[in-house]
Amino acid sequence: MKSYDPNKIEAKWQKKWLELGIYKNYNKDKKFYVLDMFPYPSGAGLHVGHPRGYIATDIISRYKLLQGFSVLHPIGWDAFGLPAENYAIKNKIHPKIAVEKNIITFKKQLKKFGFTYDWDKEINTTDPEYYKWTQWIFLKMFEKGLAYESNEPVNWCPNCKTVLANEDLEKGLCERCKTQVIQKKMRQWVLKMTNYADRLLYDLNLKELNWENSIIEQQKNWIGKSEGVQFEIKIKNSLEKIEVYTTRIDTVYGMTYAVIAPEHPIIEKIKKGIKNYSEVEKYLIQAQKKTEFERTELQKEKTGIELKGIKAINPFTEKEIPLFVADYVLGFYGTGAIMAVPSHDERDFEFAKKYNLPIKHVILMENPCDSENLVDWKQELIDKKHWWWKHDYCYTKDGMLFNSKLYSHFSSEQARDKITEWLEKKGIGKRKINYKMRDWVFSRQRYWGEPIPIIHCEKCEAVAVPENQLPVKLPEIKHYEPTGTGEGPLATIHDWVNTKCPKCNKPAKRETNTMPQWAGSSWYYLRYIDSKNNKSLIDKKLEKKWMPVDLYIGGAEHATRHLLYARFWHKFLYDISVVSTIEPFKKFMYVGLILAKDGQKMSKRWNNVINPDDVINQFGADSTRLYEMFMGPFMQAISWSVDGIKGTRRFLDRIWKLQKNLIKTEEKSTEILMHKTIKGVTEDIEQFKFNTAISTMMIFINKAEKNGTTIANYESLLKILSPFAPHITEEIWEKLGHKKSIFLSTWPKYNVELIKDDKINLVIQINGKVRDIVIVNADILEKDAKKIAMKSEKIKTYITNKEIKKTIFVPKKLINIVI
RNA sequence: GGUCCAGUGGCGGAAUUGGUAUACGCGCAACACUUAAAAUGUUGUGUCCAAAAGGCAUGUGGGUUCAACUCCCACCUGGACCACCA
Repeated sequence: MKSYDPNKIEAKWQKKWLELGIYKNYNKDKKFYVLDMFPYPSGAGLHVGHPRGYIATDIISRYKLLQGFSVLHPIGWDAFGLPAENYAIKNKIHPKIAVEKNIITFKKQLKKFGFTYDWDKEINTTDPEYYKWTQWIFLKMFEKGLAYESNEPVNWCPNCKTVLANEDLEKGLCERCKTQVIQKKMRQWVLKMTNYADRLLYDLNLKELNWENSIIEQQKNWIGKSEGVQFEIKIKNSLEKIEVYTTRIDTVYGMTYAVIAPEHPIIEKIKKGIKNYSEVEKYLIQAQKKTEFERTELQKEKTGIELKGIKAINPFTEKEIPLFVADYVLGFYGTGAIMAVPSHDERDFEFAKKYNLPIKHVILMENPCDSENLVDWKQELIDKKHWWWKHDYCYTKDGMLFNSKLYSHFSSEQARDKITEWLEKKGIGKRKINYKMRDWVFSRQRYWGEPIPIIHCEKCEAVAVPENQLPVKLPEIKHYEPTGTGEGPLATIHDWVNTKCPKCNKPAKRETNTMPQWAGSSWYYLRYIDSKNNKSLIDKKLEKKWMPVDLYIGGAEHATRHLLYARFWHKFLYDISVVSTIEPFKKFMYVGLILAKDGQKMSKRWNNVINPDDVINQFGADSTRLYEMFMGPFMQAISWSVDGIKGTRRFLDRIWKLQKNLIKTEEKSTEILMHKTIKGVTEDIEQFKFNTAISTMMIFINKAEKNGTTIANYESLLKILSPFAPHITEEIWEKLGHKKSIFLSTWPKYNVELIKDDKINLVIQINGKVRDIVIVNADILEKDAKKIAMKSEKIKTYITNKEIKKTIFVPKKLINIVI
């Protein structure tokens, strides 16, 4: 027998599988759609971390295939966007050429793993035939009023020279280049994602949605629903009023001042009444210059300025309170104005301390109604039990109201209801729901993206490009560097920009901004299903057949961006009847990062990148696949180690050698172990516990190597190993005389009767400590177990002359004697 | 600062409706094979003790229990996400 030579057999089977197309049986009764987050073909190529998720989906694909499913397992390229463009600029290659080159590298690398991808379904977001439909979705949104032009201040990255969405920021820095982002008023396209906020939140609770909890929590936090009250505060001697938003209306009697954001429009209206306007103006200019990062830096002291000569009226007490402008109030959230309650809000507290503003307590830490001295409540009890209330102390939790006129004695919860009712009755306030999530800023002033299919006409304003003119192709261009003017580089191509208005036929200009990187990936899972369709986005029958995606695997870092955007688009497509499911991804699993040996992220910068090609050349694809799954729990980040992979290679060597150790009749225990192994591996795959699935098979080979095993068991072993190590198992399968691929066979079943243990190790404990272990029948009764325990020599030494208080018997497990 | 998750041998890790802690792999040591090495195989490998018997060990300190890696409380350390969202 020749020794195991992975390089030879892997190339052979990769070629054969492609020729035979064994994965492409799409007509079975049961379907399974398994999806990888498609890669971004960067210039660096793949490192060993990328394939971890792909290996898992490949294991699931082959496993489902063996269980008789039609499996859709596609791959494609998410190739628009800043990294590709920056790489191209740096290396002075056109992004299109760079992307094409990178895709070739990526493909070559991926193919070495022997994945089940159906390459006929390959897609590329930069292909006009693909982005035609990305543009089409945008136009549908435009048609429904969900895509609109806005002039609000937006995040501008001075380095990338483009606007960014909220989701593209990392602590106020540009997620790509870590430059501080500034706020800039610019015309831009925005998608009304907030219209879907409630559904995006609510549907996360669907039973059918089987997502990792931490991802669901992250999305919920990002959407950030808060239920509160919005009410108006009058300005003294003026018809103007400001609307404030609060979730703690129960603390309203503690309001000692009010604050508006620097960008609040009322400042302009009451300008004349502000006595210190020149100083206020200075502050406004200063605040505007601050980056969002500085503004939200928590450690930074709060700043603000009082609008002298202006007084606000607390509608509850009718008392005058000062009004401040301060940039700790955010213009974009709620109403851009707040009631300030320093006694029960930490930010207001900090501000009040700095500017010496009164602090009035209205919430008690605990409910004195619970105490017996209900009658004596009021001052005495407060003084005694709640010494803090006169002092500088900020209590932010719910409690019981006092100092709140007729609402005193109420709990925070009751008070919120009652006070809101009062506001509603008076017509000066109402319940209001706010979200942290903002609308999606959708235009980029860059070249390498889908052109936004809009034509600007002086008379007709923004007009949709007619559907039959899609795609609006991205024109060839000499200089694709960003301009920094707010227009995209496309603005320089006059032939392209100047066109006619589709409505009135007069001269008009094309939109020169492009779509963000996340556009193409927001619906790509649909295109795989019907990748060649040029009449519609997707055929209805095919959509019904394959959707939803049964399993989606990718990085956890996409929890609040890609996954949110894709769900948003999917719900829109549902509303316009393009898709039939309300959620796109039934199950989502995230894959843990593979770190370099030093515990850092793999990056060219640290010079610690491991290229999978090298690993495969040395150990083979099967060993590499096996090791990436064996190294630790799937969702956990883990460091790469060369030593570990030696172990999985040895394991495959032993699988190979077992061919010559096949026997006619084997010990019963080997057969039983085989069935236990099948059970273990099946259950572990279902639960994504690939590491223990592999160790289960290792346990079997340890025994089979010693005692020998039958060909029937060996074939079962090959089958359950085949999703993990497809090449070696296929090769041995062929050597054993099979004419058809192992992946056209069926997943082995285990015999439930056989794996029932009739003998067990009964643990005998004294006071919970293991003192002896005896082999007994599995169905042993308590009284018999006790007898056996008492007979044990080891136990005797412990119980002689001791009183036995009680014994605890756990069937099939142990007996514990308490003395 | 908030939320969530984690902490087990020399290393990666296994075990949770509470019931034999350290499976499996790596590494290490001894032996076999070899002129030798690599590869392979066999045996051993938590810690204390020369060994046995036994004691002690799942970040730290408490608690619940016949029994705690698993549940509860407090703390320490590390990671992820969010971060003035009223």
